[in-house]
Amino acid sequence: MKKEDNFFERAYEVARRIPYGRVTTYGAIANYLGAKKSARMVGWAMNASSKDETVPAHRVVNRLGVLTGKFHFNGINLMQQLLEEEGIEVLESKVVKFKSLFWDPSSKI
DNA sequence: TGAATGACTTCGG
DNA sequence: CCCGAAGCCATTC
Repeated sequence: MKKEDNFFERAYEVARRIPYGRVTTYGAIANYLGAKKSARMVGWAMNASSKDETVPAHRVVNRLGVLTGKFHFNGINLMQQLLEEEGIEVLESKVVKFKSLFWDPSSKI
């Protein structure tokens, strides 16, 4: 593996750019990368980034604001816990004010 | 090389 | 927003 982690690298960068207390979607990231159809790959990249603590994958959710990847975290509670730590209300594995907390990668911080 | 998998998205009902 | 099915792309075996 590792021809050129460009795809992952970008996904990581975007994830790191997510402001504190904000969240974004896989599709948004994928779109920002130039391939919104590759939203799944973003998730895949996040999976690989799971090892990298510098990548706040917990701030990345699906388009409904659901923590679909919580099961892939160290613990199912960890992802939600981290979000709540940042002041994000999470109910039933979903971001309550997701629409308000949503952050577009193309948008400037 | 081909088939299978996946932390998604979109469309139709 | 719930349900089922199809599509897309990159990685893996």
